[in-house]
Amino acid sequence: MAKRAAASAASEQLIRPPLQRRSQESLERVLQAGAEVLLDVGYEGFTLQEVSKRSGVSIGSIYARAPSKEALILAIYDREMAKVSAANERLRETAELDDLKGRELIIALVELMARSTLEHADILRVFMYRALVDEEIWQRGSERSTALSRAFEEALLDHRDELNHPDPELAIDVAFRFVYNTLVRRVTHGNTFESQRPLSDEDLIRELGEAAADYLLAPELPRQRRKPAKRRR
Amino acid sequence: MAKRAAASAASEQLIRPPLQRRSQESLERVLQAGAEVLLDVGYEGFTLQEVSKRSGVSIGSIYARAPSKEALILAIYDREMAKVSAANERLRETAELDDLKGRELIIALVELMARSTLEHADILRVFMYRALVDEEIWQRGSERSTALSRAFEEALLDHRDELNHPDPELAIDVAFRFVYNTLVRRVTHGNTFESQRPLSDEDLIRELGEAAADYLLAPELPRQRRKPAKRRR
Amino acid sequence: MAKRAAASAASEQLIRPPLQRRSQESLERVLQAGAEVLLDVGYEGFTLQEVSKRSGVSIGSIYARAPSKEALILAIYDREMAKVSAANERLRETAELDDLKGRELIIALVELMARSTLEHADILRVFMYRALVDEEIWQRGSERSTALSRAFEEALLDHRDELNHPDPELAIDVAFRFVYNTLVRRVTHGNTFESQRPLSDEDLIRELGEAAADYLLAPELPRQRRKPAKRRR
Amino acid sequence: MAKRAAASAASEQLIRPPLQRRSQESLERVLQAGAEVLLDVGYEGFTLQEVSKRSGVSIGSIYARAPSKEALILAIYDREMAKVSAANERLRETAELDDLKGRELIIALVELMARSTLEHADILRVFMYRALVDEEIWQRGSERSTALSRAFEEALLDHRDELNHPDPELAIDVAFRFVYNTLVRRVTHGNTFESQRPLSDEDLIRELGEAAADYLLAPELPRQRRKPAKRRR
DNA sequence: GATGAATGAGGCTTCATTCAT
DNA sequence: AATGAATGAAGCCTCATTCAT
Repeated sequence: MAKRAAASAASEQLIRPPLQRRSQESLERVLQAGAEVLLDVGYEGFTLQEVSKRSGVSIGSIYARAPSKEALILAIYDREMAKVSAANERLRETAELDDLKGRELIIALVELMARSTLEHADILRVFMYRALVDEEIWQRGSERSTALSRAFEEALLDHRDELNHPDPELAIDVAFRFVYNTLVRRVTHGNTFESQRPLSDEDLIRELGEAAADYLLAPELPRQRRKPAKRRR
Repeated sequence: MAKRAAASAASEQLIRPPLQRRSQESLERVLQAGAEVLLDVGYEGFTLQEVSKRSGVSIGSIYARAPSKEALILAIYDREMAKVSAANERLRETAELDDLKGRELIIALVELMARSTLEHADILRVFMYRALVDEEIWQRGSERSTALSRAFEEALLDHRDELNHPDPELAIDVAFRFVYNTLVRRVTHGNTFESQRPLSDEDLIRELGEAAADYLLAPELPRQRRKPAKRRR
Repeated sequence: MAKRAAASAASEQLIRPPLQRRSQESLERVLQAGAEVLLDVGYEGFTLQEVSKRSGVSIGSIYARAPSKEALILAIYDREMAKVSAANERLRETAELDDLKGRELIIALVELMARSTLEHADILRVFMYRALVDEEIWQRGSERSTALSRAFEEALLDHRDELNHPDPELAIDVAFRFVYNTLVRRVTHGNTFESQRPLSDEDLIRELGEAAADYLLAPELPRQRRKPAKRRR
Repeated sequence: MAKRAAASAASEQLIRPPLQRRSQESLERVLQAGAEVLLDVGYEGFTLQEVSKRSGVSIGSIYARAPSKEALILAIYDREMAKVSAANERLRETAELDDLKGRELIIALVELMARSTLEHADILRVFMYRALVDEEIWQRGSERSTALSRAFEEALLDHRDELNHPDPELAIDVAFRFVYNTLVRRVTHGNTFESQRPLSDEDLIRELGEAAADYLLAPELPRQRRKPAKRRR
């Protein structure tokens, strides 16, 4: 909710808000067509000519709303991510996490992360690519991921006593990272980039959950297995 | 080895081999300067004009060797990755993996992967970005990763009986993926993209090793925890 | 007076006269805002979008009054110059020139010219720039200057017998020109363009008056100093 | 000479120097065509398309030499002004000013200024227009004018004792200004802008000389005519 | 009558590739 | 073989003017 409001506020700085309905609609067409162009030909093929052609809105009109190509892309980003956020919101609401404990909770959390990520893989892929080069999108993407990591951490810290790791916060962070990174790499690189072994979404999600659970819930080992992490850097 | 030969063969199709020593040297200068350009300004700023200026070799001469910008970048890729491979080779040779078993082996393998990846983060980052859009580089990168995954798998399959997972090949694959993906995301996205919690390389490497070990070595659970994965997709 | 009527007549061809009071007022706002835009960002930055934004009057409404940007600028010109003319009128009325003779009169005339010019430097600067490229404004500016030159000449021809120059009309014309040109260059180029020596308005005005007087009143030289000008070109 | 060297040095920062003769020649054609475009259609009509068409050099090639349209115009400026400077140099060398004194010297100086200015009116007009808006050209123009004012002052300060003005430096400065300003306005505005009375170059030059002489050499007036200027602002 | 959305020609600039020397 | 000059398509952006509401 706070997220959507923030995105919307940012959006309003990017886009001069249209005053007439006609303009409202053409802005909508531009953002929609822009998203389609990104999906079809990727960021490299995203030109204003193409957006203009597909949306049926002249370049001048696009510029009447967005001050630059950059801003237009950000507006598309905000719009698409708002959709993703809304979908995730619904997902989260339907998830029954409250009663779960330990292993089941972890597995459910991983499943939730996976669903909400993989479901929107197509559009995420485009912006994940763009983020590597565009400071603004990097920032927005980072905020989204960070928010997710905080949610993950909070859900698990309620069950802190079940975690045997000597530094539970560290372990939760690492678990989040390896789950999250595996999921987003799947978004950007698909099934078979780093391994030729086919691996279905279902298998991956389940095993990731198991791995996170195994790691977080592993019984303390007798010998100095896990010396408390000495912080560095 | 097979890989390097392949790359080299491909390279020879990319680059018309220089006949004179002088040519040899100027080709070297071009590839070196090209790599520096990629490191300094990234792929977006990589222009032949810039490479020509930095290398002191004329554009015409560059085209006498490489039929296109694309081919030049591939040649730079091959050259840089050959350096990386050589370094990794040395790394692997100095690693004493033979005597290790179970947990210790897994941890050592993860450490080895991490060292060989993070050490060359700068140049890897450039090509990992480019791979998302360049079919050839994607292919080469995928082959390298796949080779790594096979090496990982083979090393662990020797210890198959220590793995309690009902589908050890699957588990090894998943473990490889989450370790590998976490490492390469660190290369491309650094420390703090998906979590604000600082995490040193050392902590990450150690905990990733532990996580992989916990997952792969986890005792079989009594009930139907892990039904053999039904393949899909 | 004839001039103002002419300008006004021209103006009425430029601008479709508003019928309702509301229109009257919004036209006023447009002309005012237009003048401010010219002062703030100069002719280069003068766009109808900007005028519309500042005046709060829509572009469509602006075009309902002025057939083109060109015409709008002329209308702004006429309005601003009417203000300048009115101010100059008042200035002239308060000046007591009737009793003055010779040197004192010349000095007073120069002072009058200077005051009426430098006082409105900001707006004059804009239109003097524009006149170089816009035929209509050139014409209007020329008419204003010419009227001034005639007034100057008439005032001095009443004292023709004090002028020792063999061709008094010529001398008056030249004196007017060098005074006028120096003043308008000060408007367009300020204090230090052609000389780094600081020179206050007061000093300049006084010295220009002295120079004009010295020139116009200089005693006839014995020898062939001033052969009657042979017209050429 | 110093001037030309300076202009040339500046030019070399504006223009990437061509290495081959072919390129040398096409650069020459570009600068020449650019100057002609400026003369024919003025700064407003100066587009790279037009320069490219007239010079027969592609736009890309123009950009191979000049980093921007702005820089190209400056290079044209430097080239044209170098011509003007060279011409002025020759003019000055042929002028026999050494033996002249008082009135004759002043008249000769004015004549020299006038010749060197009016002779190049066409090209000066273009850049004087542009200077009003282009900081770099303003600067260069100001330096040229200032150098002229210093030369004028120095020539006259050698005859300081003939000047009866209580503040000879001030008087020389004012005289320079009104002469210079009248001449440059003639360049930019021609014969009849501020007065309908036709006035030939010859008449103007002669009378300006007389006026300057009358002003600078005017006998001290008995009464407090010329109180030493109180500086202000 | 008023509003402001829509248009699109035209300007500047970049850069992979070709070609004359 | 080597050099670097030349090309021109294609991209972004502006803004006077027209037109639907």
